[in-house]
Amino acid sequence: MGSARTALFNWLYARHHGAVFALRIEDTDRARSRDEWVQGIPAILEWLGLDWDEGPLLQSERTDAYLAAAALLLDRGAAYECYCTSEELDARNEGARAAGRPPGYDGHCRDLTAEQRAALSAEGRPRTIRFRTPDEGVSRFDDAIRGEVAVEWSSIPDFVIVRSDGNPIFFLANAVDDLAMGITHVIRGEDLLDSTHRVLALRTAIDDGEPPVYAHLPLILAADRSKLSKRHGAIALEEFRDAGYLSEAICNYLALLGWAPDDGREVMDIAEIVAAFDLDGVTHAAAAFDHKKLDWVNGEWIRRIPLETLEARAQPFAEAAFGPGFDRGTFREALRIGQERAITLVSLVEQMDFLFVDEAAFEIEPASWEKLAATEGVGAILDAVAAHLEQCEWTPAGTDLRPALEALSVKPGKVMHAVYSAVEGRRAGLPLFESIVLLGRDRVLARISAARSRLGGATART
RNA sequence: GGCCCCGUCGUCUAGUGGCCUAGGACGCCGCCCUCUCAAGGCGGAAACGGCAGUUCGAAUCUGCUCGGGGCUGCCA
Repeated sequence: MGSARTALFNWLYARHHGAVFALRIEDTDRARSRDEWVQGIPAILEWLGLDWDEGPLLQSERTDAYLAAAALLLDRGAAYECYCTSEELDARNEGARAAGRPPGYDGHCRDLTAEQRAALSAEGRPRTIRFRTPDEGVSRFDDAIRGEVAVEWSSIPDFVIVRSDGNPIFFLANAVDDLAMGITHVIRGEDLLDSTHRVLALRTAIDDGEPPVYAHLPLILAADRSKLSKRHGAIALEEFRDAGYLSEAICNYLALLGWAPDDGREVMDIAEIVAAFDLDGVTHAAAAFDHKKLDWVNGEWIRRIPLETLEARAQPFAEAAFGPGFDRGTFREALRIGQERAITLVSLVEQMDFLFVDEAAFEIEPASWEKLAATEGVGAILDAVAAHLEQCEWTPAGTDLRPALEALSVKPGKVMHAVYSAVEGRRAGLPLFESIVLLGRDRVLARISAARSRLGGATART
């Protein structure tokens, strides 16, 4: 979710300014990267409707370029070879902590002579390449969202840019590719704010040109304001897609997390967002993910799209729920009467299951049945409903059951839930009169009759 | 611990010294509408973290403090 929001803001910025949106996948840690994740990124961006103009460029395929840059830095004395083992590093950090000093690389291998390096290498020690950060002075850059961010170099120890297995670290890959791709704007999460000083220093050491503009977005937090993580259930975009959220709604909601248009609009299509978007409207504080508001936005979008579009979007869900052979005409009509009330495509499709179920498999939800059975005079009510439906005109006006119930001197609103349960299987669902028309006379009467006989004969009417 | 970022209703936000007895949206509560549930309409409760200072005047500026978050990795 967080990555999607970052991608969205980059895309919005690029589209608003007529710039190029480049997709680059930073999979330099080949031990941790998995193909399915890498492939999932373009797929979900496509689903969201975020198209890219360049790439995808896979950093895992550009190792040579990064190592060449590392060699250059070594040559220039901006980086050095480090032969410390992880165990030694851990031990020294532990010691520093115990002594009340901040942990971090202590510069142990900073000034080794060629002979010393050769000796350490001959011992079979691992070799990493570290960037030599300045001993003093201040690193500063102007963040497009936060303004100037400055930090003393003395608080940033020398850091690894090439692992002992010969693979580059993302700081290096980042600096090299930003240069190679001519990146002008880097819009990313605030969790990367501190690393910007390191990437910038690397970049400058490689090529002293104009750096890109950086903009660090506020983070997205879980509802309880803790870090958004797998523990919080559905946070992957794919899960929201599969739960029946529209990409329009996701983009709309995500755009509103950490950004707001000048005029306070809430429901906006992507073109409106592109037109209104800019970095000066981005907020500074971390934002909590509000599932309820997403639900509202999604409902707004379900109501806003044309019926044909809704049909196309809901169809895969219907196929999953009802099998491939369901009646398209009935489906379309059910969508029409359900569109006004839907939250997600999944809940919308679930609501109409009584229309597509095998008659033999139709059953009434237990809690709804209990309420039906407990309704005073329910036998007479069902009988009157059946009698009405046997002879009425088969249109929503004709299947309007209110006159039949009023004739029994009962308030329709008080007892209609029983008819809902008998016909739809639950006491709350799609509007009844239109649903009855869709179901057909035989099936409706059969269901009412089944409910009637299940009640027993005690209240039977002659 | 050190460094950095941030701090307006429960949540997302508007607000850049007087237009603020702080506006909108979601959620919540109530009423209306109503064939159920929703949707819709109307109304309500609900916030400037705290303390100093600057100023005629501070949500807006400054300092301190408290709180939240991030980084501090041979992850990104």
